Amino acid sequence: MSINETEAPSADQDISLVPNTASDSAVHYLRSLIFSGELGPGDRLPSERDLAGRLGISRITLRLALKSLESTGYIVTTRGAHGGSRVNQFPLLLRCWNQWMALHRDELEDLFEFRRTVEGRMAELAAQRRTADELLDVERAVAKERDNTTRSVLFRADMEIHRAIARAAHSPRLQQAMVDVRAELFIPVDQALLENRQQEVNASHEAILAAIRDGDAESASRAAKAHIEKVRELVYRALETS
Amino acid sequence: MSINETEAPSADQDISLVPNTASDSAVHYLRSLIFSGELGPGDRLPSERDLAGRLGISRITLRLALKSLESTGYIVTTRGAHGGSRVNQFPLLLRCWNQWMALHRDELEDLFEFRRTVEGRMAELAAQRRTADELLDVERAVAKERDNTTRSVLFRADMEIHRAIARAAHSPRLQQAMVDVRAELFIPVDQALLENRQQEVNASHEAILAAIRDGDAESASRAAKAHIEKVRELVYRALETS
DNA sequence: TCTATTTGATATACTTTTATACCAAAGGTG
DNA sequence: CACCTTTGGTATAAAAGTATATCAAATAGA
Repeated sequence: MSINETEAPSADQDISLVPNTASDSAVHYLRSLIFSGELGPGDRLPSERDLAGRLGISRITLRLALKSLESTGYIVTTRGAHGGSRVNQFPLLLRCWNQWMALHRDELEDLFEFRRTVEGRMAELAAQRRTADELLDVERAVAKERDNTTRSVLFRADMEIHRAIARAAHSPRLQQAMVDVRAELFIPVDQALLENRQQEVNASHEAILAAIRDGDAESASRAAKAHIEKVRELVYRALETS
Repeated sequence: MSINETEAPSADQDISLVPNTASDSAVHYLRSLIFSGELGPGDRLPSERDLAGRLGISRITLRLALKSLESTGYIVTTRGAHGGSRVNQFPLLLRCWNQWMALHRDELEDLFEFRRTVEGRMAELAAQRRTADELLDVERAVAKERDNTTRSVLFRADMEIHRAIARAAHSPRLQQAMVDVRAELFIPVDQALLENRQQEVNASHEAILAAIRDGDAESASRAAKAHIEKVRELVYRALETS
């Protein structure tokens, strides 16, 4: 035989090959919408029939996912003409977050490493590539955060800021990477868990915004990384005291 | 009702919710092993029973995956005592690559953007964190590339270099991101498609190695990004002339 | 040739997903 | 109130995917 004999799959370890069932994927996707802020507390999901159609799965499969999300505490679902599934309010969402963190505490450092890399780079790209419209979106989101103090609004504003930056970066893959990692890190924690530090967080955002406005890629990157670093400290402090 | 009425799932667009069957996941995983160089041309895969066990799927499911890979041209499988599935040689692999690229040409720019970000950062981290052993792995891989000229060896050496760097970076998530993106970009193209540029590519690798050896994070990052940029140019040139 | 190994093929049972239809509840409107 | 629309809840049957086990066929080597 002319081909060489090298055995390749290095070790004898097992490989986890994401056992994604369709309903598990739906759970993961919907949770990412919630944890990333795309869906805020109180938001109403589309009707089961509608959502199933959009996700390309059957209504029954979607119901399995919704049931799982409901029993975990992410959403509550009611019947009737104006019923449907809605994202739970903060107390319950925070419980979900704590539960999630308990399972991922050992990955925290690496998660932050990844965020620092991805979001730093996106801020850099946003500074270079943002259009006038995209800059306006970032400004609007930061203004929203600056002017408001209710947790719910801050939750949403924080996410809008980072999503606006992601859009301005014009890099689908980095954006997706951010969404994925944020689905596991539940970023709004900075406001939700530590409200008294809100001003500090807002200052970080203002710095990033300023750099993006000026087209200063270098300092946008630096500001974004500093922001992640601050969030990281806050998260660890929150975990220590709980 | 006390909760607000905001509808959230923004547009009326459909969402693709990765329809991952287990066998599709296996195809994706095995292809990533091949395209990332973990499995080189001629390498023998573990037996079906063994591999199925490692992947945590049944043999039938794995066979569906292998059948798909075989008919696409990635592997060839033979029966008998020393049979099994083996990764195809270059001509066929290159055909697979071309086919793949045809489907992803519009994502190329973004893929390179992502690689620049991830691999630049990993080189930076590797320079800061590498142990003596890990540095040795990088050196060995670069030496292998320097001393050899057969395509098969170069293919493997290129991948070993980048995998060694990834390990030295101590960031599982960045490493995974690299593996994922490389599964779609088939990096060894720089040697396989443009053998006459090999020296140039090797010089890039030497530069990265030197920076990592010196613990110079800043220039490691710069060298890695320059390397990606070079590969990017080569890939585009290869695509134009084909 | 005999033996060990590995893929090829098949049968059976179980799980997940889909499809279709209909029922029940809530809320608004005349 | 009666009625209608919207929406979740349920039932039933079918299809697809997966797991497990067993046997046949091919190949290499002693």
